[in-house]
Amino acid sequence: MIIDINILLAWGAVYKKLGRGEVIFSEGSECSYYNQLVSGIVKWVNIDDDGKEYIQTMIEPGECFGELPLFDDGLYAASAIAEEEVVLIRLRKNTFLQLIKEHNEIHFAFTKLLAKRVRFKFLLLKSIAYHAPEVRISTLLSYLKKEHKNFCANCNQLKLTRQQIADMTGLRVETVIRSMRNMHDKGDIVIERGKVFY
Amino acid sequence: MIIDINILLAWGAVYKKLGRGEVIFSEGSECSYYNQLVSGIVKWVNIDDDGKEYIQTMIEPGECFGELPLFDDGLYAASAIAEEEVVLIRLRKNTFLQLIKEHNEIHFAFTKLLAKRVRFKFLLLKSIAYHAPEVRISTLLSYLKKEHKNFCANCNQLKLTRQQIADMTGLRVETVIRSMRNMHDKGDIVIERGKVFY
DNA sequence: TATTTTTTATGCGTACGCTCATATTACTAA
DNA sequence: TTAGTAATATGAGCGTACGCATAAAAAATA
Repeated sequence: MIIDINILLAWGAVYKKLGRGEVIFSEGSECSYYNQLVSGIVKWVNIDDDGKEYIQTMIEPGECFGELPLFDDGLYAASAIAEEEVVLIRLRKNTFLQLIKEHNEIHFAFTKLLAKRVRFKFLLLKSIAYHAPEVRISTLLSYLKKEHKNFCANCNQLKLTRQQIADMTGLRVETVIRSMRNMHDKGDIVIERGKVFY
Repeated sequence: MIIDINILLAWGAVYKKLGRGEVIFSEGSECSYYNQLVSGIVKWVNIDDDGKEYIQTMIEPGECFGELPLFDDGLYAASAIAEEEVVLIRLRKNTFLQLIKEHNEIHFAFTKLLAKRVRFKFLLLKSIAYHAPEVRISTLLSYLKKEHKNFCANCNQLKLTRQQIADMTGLRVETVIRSMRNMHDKGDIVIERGKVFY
C-alpha cells in the first residue's frame, strides 16, 4: 500500500464505489484527485478511435493510479475502467501535494514508484519493439511474477485472460493463444484446462 | 537544466570528459553516481545479445540520465554511450540523495521528470504496440518536437539518423527510410537532400 | 436446470515488414 | 583532390503475424 489509509482519511480522503465497466476517468481529461485502489481491479488503458485497447497495466488493491498529472500537471495519459466492482479512496490534488510536501518519506515513496514505472516501461518497450510474440509474453509474465502482480499468491495462477495479455503486449488474441500453447509445449509455462501457471 | 551546475559543484560534483563511443556505464551494473550531461550527446540504449540496439532516448546537454537506480536502488536499466565527445558532471549517489532531501523543490523536480518519462513511454508503447511504421515514427517525432529534443532549434532539422529512428521505434532502417519517404510525399514532413524537417 | 456471455481454440489467405543484396549519395580526413 | 566511411536509397523474395471466420468449451447468469 503506497499511502496508509488512516493517513489518507486524516487528510480528508473519501471512499468511492463503482460498478463493473464504469469509467473512473478518461484519457485526456483533467485530474483533480489522487486515487488509490481499496478493492477490486482497475484497468489502466488507452483506447483507440477504432476501439483497440492498449492496457498499460492492471491495478490491484493498495496501488495508486493516474498519478502522473499530480506531478507534471498534464492530462490523464490513459483511462481507468473498473474491471469489476471497485472501491477506491481519493484525495483532492492540492491536498495530496500538501501531504507529500509535509511527509518527505511519502514523497520519496512516489518518486520511487515512478522510477519503477519507468523501469517496467523500459523493459516492455525493448521487448515489444524487437522481439517475437513468445518473448514479449515472457517479458510481461516474468515482470508481473516478480512484482507479485496479477498472479494468485497461493497457486501461481495467472489472473489475466489471453485477451488482456494481447492488449498488454500489442499482439492479437489468436497469436497469444498460439504462442502460449507453444510455451506450454516447451515447458516454459503450464496450462491446465485453460488456466495458466507460471 | 535539471540541477544548476553551481549547486552541483557546491555539493562536490566533478566534471568528467569522455570520447566518442566510450561506454559511460552499462546495463545491469551498479549505480554510484548522479549524472548530468554538460555537453555532447549521450545514447541511452539497450543492446541485445545479437547486437540489436533499442535506443530508449538520446540525451542532450542539461539533461540527467541513468537516474532510476538513485531512487529504487536497482541496477542500470540501459547503457549510456557517448555519441560524440561529451562532458558530464557527476555527484556521488548518497550526496545526491542528501541534496534532494534538503532541497524539496529539487526533489519535486525529479518526481516531475520521472512522471514525464513515464508519459513518454506510455505514448511510445501504445504506438509501437499497435500501429503501422508511419504512425510509430510520427508519434516519436511529434513528441521530440514538443519537448524540443533532437531538433535544431533554429531550422527544425531533425538531428537523428534513419538508423537511430529505427532503433527508437523498433523498425528496420529500410522500413524507416521507405516510411519517411511516404510521409514526405504526403506532406507530413519535409526531406531535402536527405535532411528531415518537421 | 437452461440460456447467455465470455474465453479459448483452430483454419486459412493475405499483407507487410524483415532480410539480404546492391547502388548511390553525403560527409571526413588525408 | 582522393580515399574511405557513413548514411540514404531501392529491389526482390520470404516468413509470419494479422485479420477474419467459425467453433467449442467454460463461466456467468437466470
